[in-house]
Amino acid sequence: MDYHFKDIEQRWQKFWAENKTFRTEDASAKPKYYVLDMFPYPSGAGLHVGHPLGYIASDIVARYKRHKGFNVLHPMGYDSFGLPAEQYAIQTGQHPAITTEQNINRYREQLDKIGFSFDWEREVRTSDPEYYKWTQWIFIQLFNAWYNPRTNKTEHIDSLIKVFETEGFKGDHHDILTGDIEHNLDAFTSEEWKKFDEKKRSDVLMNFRIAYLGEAYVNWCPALGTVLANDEVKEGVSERGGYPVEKKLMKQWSMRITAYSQRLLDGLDKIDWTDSLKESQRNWIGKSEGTSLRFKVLTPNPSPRERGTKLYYLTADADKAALLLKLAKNNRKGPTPSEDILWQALRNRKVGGFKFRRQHPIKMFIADFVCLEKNIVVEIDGGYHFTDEQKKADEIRTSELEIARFKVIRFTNEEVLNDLDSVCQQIRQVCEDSPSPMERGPGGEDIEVFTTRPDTIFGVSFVTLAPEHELVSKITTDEFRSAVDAYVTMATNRSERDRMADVKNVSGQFTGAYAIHPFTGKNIPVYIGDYVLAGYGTGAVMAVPAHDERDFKFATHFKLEKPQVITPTREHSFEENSWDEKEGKLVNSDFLNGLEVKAAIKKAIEKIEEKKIGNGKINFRLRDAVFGRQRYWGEPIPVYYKNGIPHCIPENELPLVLPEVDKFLPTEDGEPPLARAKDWKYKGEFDYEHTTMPGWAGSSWYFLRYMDANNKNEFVSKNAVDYWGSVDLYLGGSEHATGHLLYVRFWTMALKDLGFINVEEPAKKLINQGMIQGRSNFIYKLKDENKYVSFGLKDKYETRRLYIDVNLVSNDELNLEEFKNLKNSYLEDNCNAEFILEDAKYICGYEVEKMSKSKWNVVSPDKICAEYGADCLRLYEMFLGPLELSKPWNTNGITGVYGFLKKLWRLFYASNDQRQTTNETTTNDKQLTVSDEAPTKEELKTLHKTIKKITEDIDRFSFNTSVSSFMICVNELTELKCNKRQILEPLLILISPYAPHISEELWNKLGHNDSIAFEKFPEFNPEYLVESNFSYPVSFNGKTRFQLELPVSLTVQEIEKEVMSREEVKKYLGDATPKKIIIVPKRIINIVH
RNA sequence: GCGGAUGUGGCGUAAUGGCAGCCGCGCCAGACUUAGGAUCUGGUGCCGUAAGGCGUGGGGGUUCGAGUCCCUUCAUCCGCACCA
Repeated sequence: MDYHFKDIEQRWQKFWAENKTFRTEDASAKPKYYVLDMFPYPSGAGLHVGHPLGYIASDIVARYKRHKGFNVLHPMGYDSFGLPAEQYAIQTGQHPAITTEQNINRYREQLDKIGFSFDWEREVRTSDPEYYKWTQWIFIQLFNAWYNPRTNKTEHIDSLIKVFETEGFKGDHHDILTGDIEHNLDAFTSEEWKKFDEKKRSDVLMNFRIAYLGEAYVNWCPALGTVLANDEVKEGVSERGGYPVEKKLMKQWSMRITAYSQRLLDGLDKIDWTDSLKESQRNWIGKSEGTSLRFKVLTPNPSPRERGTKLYYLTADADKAALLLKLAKNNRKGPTPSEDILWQALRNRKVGGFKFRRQHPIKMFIADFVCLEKNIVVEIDGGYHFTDEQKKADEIRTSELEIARFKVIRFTNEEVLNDLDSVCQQIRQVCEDSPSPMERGPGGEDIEVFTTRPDTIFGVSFVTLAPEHELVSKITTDEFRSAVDAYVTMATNRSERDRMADVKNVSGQFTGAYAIHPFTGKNIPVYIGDYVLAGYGTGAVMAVPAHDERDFKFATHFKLEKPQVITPTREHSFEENSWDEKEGKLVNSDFLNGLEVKAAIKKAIEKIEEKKIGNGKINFRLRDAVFGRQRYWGEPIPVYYKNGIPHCIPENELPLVLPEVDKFLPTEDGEPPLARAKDWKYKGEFDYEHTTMPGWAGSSWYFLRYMDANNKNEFVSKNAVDYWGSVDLYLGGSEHATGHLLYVRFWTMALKDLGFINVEEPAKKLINQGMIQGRSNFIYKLKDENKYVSFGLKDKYETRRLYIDVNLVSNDELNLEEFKNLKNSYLEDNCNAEFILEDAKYICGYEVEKMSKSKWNVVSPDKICAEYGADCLRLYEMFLGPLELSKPWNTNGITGVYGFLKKLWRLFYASNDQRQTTNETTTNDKQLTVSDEAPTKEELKTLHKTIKKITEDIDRFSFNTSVSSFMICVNELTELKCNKRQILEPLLILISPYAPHISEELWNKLGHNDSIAFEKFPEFNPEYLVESNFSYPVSFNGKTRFQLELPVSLTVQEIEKEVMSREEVKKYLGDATPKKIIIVPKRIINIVH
């Protein structure tokens, strides 16, 4: 009887479904084991062979654990909200719910064919109102929660209100309560809080809620018409679709994941995830320790000479300078008497030490006298200045000059002529009076920077702000306003991708403002530059060009100073590079001189804190997660607005069902699609929130729902979560490292703090399965002929390379019949094609690429199941190599696995001439040739060797080596002509996690009427592996020369004696005497000479 | 630039510091015969007729002994990236 996998597999799949074999008990005395796959997004393309890789591995573990006596939770469901279904809906008008349903059905069909032991009664779909009801419920809990840094826990917002009622809020950005909220919030007392109206209270609390509405720069993707979270943007374009993304300031629902930064980081040490994944998360969270430091800004700005601008006296508008100068020179030749008198006084320093110029061009004017040092203009008004017209012109002139930071003092001819001393005295007074309104001096603005290198503080030569920094518009001087505006516009409007592509080019703009160095008191220029990111730290840096590469480039570009403050420990040229290393001694640094970098950092922080200009501070790269999407196909956010204040809808009114819309597009005024829903208002009156939740909302808690999937009253019952706890083994792709896997940890922590569950981390162990890449095949068409040449001969001809559907190719050999019979082919006239063959075969070329429809390299698991069966697919996917390794899909080796299954089958159905006939009476199949005889020692050894190996393999998730071991085992048993029930039964249990259908079938044929799925896993007995002899490899200086069989009972001394007596040893040793003899019992003998 | 992973026959891969290449594909030779994408047997790292030598990306080290541990370097893939 032959192995007919088709019947067998259908029969058992039906059996499992009908008998609910894999239904999971809610409560059980058995220990629990929770093995979870990252659930799929049901795309229209269906499953390809890459998808099941992880599912097969997890299914093996699930089945194995059942054999080991565990109550196993192994569920499956669908992440069924998402962009592709909606994009498809926009194109075709089909409701995403319909296409999603169709896709799910197709997935289910495909999954069923592979024989997974999922408990389908626990299936979840994130787009099902029964499911998203609870996603919305969680949102409400997070809206009503804040992170209390004092208790380091998520708490109900009431506890914050209580704090406000009793303590008020101190308003400092560093107030522990804020958890570093992004915008400064003004202080208020408890009395003030009590007097706040509802709107004000709501606004204040918004700064603390875990789910909050806030204004922030977000990743806006115009093509998709929605914002995206940071992890949904890859290399400056959207992950889905690859569309450009730009920064945009928007009011958005967000999740305060940043409050959990430290906990998310610490938790990584307690979970068994791969290093690369943990590293990715650490990277993404991006903790850096340093200090904040405030620089005061000079207000409004210093004189040109103070700035060090060389041509500071050229104050005229550039385009008018030449003309004005000519006029001015002319004017100087013919001064009025009063002008001349005053000029003589000024040039002879009758006004103190202040230097004046006469007839000096400023902007578009010529001032009578000007003191550039003090930005003071002195004008003498002649008689004609008294007309109304002239008065008005003077006012404009004055205000223009004031805008250019000049103070204008006017005297009349008479005053100058009659009382020169008094005029001089007045001028002198104005010059001396400081600060005059037009003079610079320390002002109110502070630029707060974050630095990890406070030791380099004396190397600061400028400060750079992000173009989006809120101070930019406040401190920019008029002189630079238009340039700064232009730069800010350029920087904010350009797409992320352009910005990233442009990293090498330095760009920036001087603001005209200066900051005061907190230690030296020097004035240092303030620039803006897009190398400073608005989203990181404070959006401002103190630039230390000598010791920071980016600052170095910037300083080089703008010809700024690069004061060196650290002596490099190696040869280093400050002409070419900065010295960024945290090594060396401090120089030119006042109180830090002579210290090593590490000590200097400590000392600098001490000084900074002492001067109260900053604090030691920890900064995280992690940003709050944008939670609203301007899209249709997602969970509605359960919020409505009353008087502009957001309110959550009452929990008992959930779910807030996704309304119907006429089109899945934004409205004409740019509102999200939900704004199209007719009469969709809370209580018919209040607008609902129109954005929907992102894809990660539903997936951030689904592992909890599986524990209690059909609970109508709670998102998960306390009992269920107490029993199942966290996931014991979580399998999925590494692409979720910084998205899903961070969010699910965040929600789990929040839900735990709020008392709903008792687990801190969702998954104890996590494995990333590798990607299965496509393996494209190519054929080579001759130029201008309907003729194809085989791969090996193609270089002799002029050819064009074409993709060929890999389903027509086997072991790189093209099936010519199928090729010719191909209908609707993209190849012209393929039925009449001719071929140039090698060895009577047409061999195709190949290349490893991503699996994709357009490359004709997609292999669906259905095809493999139809051709070789599900068991073969399962075994083969495991056989390909280590689970976590990426590899191209290649069916070249599948026949070997298929051969193994047939060989296994033949152990039970050997033809009579090869085996003795069965003496069985209890089988379900008379043709079975299985015997009840006691097994031989050899047979037992083979079996137990395999038990040992398989157990070890599954425990370390090394499934590929298991398959080899099965092959070895079956080969050996075939060799031994073994047909003993006592060997074959345990073998079936061993194999059943990997190849469940054939195992069930043969198990049944052996006379068992129950499923094999819960049979006890065979116990390894080391006694069967004990050997009396061991064949020692004898090596000389580490080189193996011959084998020597010795009883294992010998002691080391006896072995040595035995070895040295051998002829072979003399042969290899020659005249040399052994210096040392290494003997490791049951391992090796090594003679050193 | 930073971080992670991986480099072993023609290919996928295997090897608690102890005989490198298990198992499978492919290939070679043979058997069987319903001539085939079936099954079975034997062989197959490289050089060499052989004895023997050489071999785990390269170089160095630790060790009686290294694919495995350490240092260094190169290559490929993946992730992050002007993160102050």
